[in-house]
Amino acid sequence: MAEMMTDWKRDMLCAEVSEQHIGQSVTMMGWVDNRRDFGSLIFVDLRDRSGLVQCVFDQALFEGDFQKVESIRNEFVLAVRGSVVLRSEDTINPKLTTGTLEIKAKEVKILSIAQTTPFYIEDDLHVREELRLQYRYLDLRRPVMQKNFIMRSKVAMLTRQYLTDNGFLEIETPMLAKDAPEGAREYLVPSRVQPGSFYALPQSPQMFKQLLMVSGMDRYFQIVRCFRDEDLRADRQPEFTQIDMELSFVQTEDVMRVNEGLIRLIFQEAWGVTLPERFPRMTYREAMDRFGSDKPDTRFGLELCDISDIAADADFKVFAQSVKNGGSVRGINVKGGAQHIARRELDGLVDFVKQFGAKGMAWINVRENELQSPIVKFFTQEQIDAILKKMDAHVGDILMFVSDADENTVFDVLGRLRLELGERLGLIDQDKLDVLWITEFPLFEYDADAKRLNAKHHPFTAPMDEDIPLLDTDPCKTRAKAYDMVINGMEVGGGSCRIHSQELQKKMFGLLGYSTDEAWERFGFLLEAFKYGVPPHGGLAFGFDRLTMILCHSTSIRDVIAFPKVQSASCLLTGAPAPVDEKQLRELHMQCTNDEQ
RNA sequence: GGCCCGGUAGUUCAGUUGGUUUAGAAUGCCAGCCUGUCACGCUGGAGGUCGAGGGUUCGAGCCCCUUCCGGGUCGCCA
Repeated sequence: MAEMMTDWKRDMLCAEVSEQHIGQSVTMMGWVDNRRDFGSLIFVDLRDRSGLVQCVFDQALFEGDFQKVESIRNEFVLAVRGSVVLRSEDTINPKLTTGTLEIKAKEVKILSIAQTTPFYIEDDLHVREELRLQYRYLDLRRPVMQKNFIMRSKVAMLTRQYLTDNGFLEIETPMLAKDAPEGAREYLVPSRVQPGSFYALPQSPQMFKQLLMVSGMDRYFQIVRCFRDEDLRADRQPEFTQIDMELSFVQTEDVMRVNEGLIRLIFQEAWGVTLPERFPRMTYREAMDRFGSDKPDTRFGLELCDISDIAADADFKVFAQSVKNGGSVRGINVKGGAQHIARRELDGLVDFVKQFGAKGMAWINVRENELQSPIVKFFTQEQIDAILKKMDAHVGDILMFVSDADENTVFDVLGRLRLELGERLGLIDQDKLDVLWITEFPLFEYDADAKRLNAKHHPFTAPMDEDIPLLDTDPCKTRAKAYDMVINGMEVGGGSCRIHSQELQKKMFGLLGYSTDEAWERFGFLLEAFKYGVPPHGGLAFGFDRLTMILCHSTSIRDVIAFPKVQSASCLLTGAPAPVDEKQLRELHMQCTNDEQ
């Protein structure tokens, strides 16, 4: 039977007790982390989010029915009243921050009893994640999870503080929004009062924040939930949180500067790490050339090398054709790779690259007096020498090559191969923190299936001033005023300066293949707003969950979201999504589709 | 939608070419004893639709098929 707290008040959190409290009578409340029963002497470790403190129940000193103490089990919720005492030298527990002290209990209230939990509440947990998520409230009792959410809260607090100090207003935007069929699939919400019409849950508050700039709010931010109805990944959930912001009368530089300040503050306060005043920059082009990725992990080498010029003239048709058809041949020199990569593994890597669209992978094993390779016979000695020289190859190295008529395939494949090799060979220094900007993204990307241009970022992204003429001549070459922040190979944020000229926006829609009517249909309210005086503006959004993952050293986004969804986009704790009854459907003018299978 | 991995006491796992009584171990749980433990200890006990369904077989935790659930990943995610 649960007891009432009555007039008892908690004096402090468990791990807040310190030597200054010695001799005081205190009331502590929390969960039983563990108990050790010696008959007439019982130890109870009391836990809350601050940590543990040991309570001693000595039958000789306890003022009450000792049977109650004997009935205490793990995860009971207790209120313990007693005095803080110093432990004797030989009973100090160095593992606890409160290990020099203990509470000599005189009274106890069992505020709540608890069944045996399905798993232990401990950090070093080896239990199916399914079970953890089904009993998420127990999982969240684990100290490591509590630390994650303390971190998450801290980052949110720092963000609010910093952005507020820098002139930003926190403004909420609608969750029930108009659909914007660009980009990710959206969650739809049926309208009851307008049969057949739907709201969409926003993938981002993009258009609203631009409208706020038109409104003269000058600087806006929001820590905001966003929704995407796409398949889940280790770092992707259907609902996730962004630190979203937009600024008026700014250029790329200004947006970067503000956010360098924010990230600096966060890492300073969260980790005690001082990041540089300005973060390194790398253009998209350089990132692709060197790392084959627009979110390069620069903590290790294995950079890409372009040998198209040499391969173009070689007898090796695969390479020569790729170059002739507008693609390229590039390679990675795995320094000392022969020591770590057996022939069998090379074959495995060939399979690895094929799953990302490569037709194959060529390699050269540089041996003492020979080159072991299936392809060297197609090259002249001069060509081989040129390749070895360009790739700085020495004995013990393994060179790996990928070619394709589509240069993006070469980059993508080698970029992924590089990461795979970096991981397999243990080249990634886990203590390193590489924060950088990727800039000058292409404005468009070509959609080969639909045979049209897509906006790489979104259709309101401004082209770089000097590239505007390219819109008429060679739009694919146009670079955008877009920028991403990358930390240790993870894209944590991205943004752009927006188009504020109606003429330019019209041209943009034209290139994207929207007729004026279509553009008006989709984005009319924004275009209308832009007629009434729009400041030059730009912004950025951070993936709040991903940033928190990095700060918590977590590899799963689920470890930084309190109630995450599993791969099937369902919640194992609540059972969402679930069928609803017919009455609800009727009110929403929706048919029940039992026949569908 | 594709590929890969997993599902056996509450939990984590073992379970040999398909064949040994009642499917084991550790831990947790329950009971008893214990005044200095902090992975407390000692003694005893309970605890299993082997994810589900079907098939092969004299015999299935193990082999085959289907299916459900979870994880990773490709596609997808402007």
